[in-house]
Amino acid sequence: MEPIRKAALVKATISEIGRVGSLDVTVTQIAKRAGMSSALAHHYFGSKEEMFLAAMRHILTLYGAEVRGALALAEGPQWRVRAVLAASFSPANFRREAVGAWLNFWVLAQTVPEAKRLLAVYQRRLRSNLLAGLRPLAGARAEALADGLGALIDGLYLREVLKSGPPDGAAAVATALAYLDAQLRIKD
Amino acid sequence: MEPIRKAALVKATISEIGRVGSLDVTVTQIAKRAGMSSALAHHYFGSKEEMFLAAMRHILTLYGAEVRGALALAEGPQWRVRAVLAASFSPANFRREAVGAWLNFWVLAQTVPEAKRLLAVYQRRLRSNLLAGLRPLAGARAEALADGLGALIDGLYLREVLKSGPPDGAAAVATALAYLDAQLRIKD
DNA sequence: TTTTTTGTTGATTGACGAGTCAATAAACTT
DNA sequence: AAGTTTATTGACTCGTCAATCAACAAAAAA
Repeated sequence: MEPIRKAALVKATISEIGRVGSLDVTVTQIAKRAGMSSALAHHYFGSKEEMFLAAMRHILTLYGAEVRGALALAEGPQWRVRAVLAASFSPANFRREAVGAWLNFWVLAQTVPEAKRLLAVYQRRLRSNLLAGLRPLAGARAEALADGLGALIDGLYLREVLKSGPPDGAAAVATALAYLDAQLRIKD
Repeated sequence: MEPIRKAALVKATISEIGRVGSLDVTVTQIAKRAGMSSALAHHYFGSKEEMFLAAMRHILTLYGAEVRGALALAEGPQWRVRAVLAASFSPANFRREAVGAWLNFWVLAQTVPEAKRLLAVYQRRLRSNLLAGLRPLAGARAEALADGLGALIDGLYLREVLKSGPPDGAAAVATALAYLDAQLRIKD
């Protein structure tokens, strides 16, 4: 039972954070959505904070898996970068719920060291994935370019939060690609 | 007294949000930092939410004033864009406290319509300021460029949140300028 | 079959916090 | 001077919520 319930709670946590739009979700709400009592939720996770962290790990894992999958199919550096972008703005990751949760994890990272650590891991991985593709293309400028692209991706996520209407991953990818193409035209 | 106390509360609200790193600040905390009782805070603002919104308006006003000031000195479109960037990452705006508050206002915007409205106003203004400078430089591509730059600015703010060490506005400006320069080299 | 482990919950505890209120004091008005 | 508005607070209400606990059920082990 344990793994099933934990998985249900993690999903429910993400849903509720997305629904409410903040970390002000009660354990009771989460537990109810996951079809159990709040006492059971505490039984399995010990504390609400642990639930949040598990939810964060889950989102990061999903995202990581998607990136790895896309990367495996990419041929050549140019396509490696594009794969990262495509995965970042794929329907699974770039949906309101996940984006809302993401934003709130950022807030969590300001106070909870483990959350900060997890987000730092994500940033490092993103950076190194981009770098692997960019180095052959941009040489010494790759580092600066990766930092810029990383920030741009985060910024596009952030803006998605405020937008109304369905998420438009394609537009986000287009914006990021425009940045990329413009920078790659410059020869050292 | 009213204006003095309100101003003190607004400042205290921003400080406390920055210090705690989330919107989970109590009215008592805010009031104490502003040197008064929580009852008085409620007397002047009615509710905590009103305090948050007032704090948001204050930050947006400061930012707007700084942009307008920088814009007034700018000669030519290229410098208008640079002025916006410089103002966005000026020490006054790009400090931990303000950045932390900003992030939390984004969260607030997910649930409080007035907060969303205020943030939308900021985005529109930023966009039109950028556009004024970019149109003479980039013609038809100005719109896409402004959207990209806007997202990049927000993303750089977001990343500042996780960083340790003092904020580095100059580096942020450099990243944004690199984006800009690369895009402006392309001729239609 | 007895015992132990695992799953499960309703009820409770203890803390905290937003917002109200009654009361007091001080400052203006007439 | 009497009256009115403004400033200010301590004490209180009412609700909420994370976390615990005692109890019961059911499966697994012995």
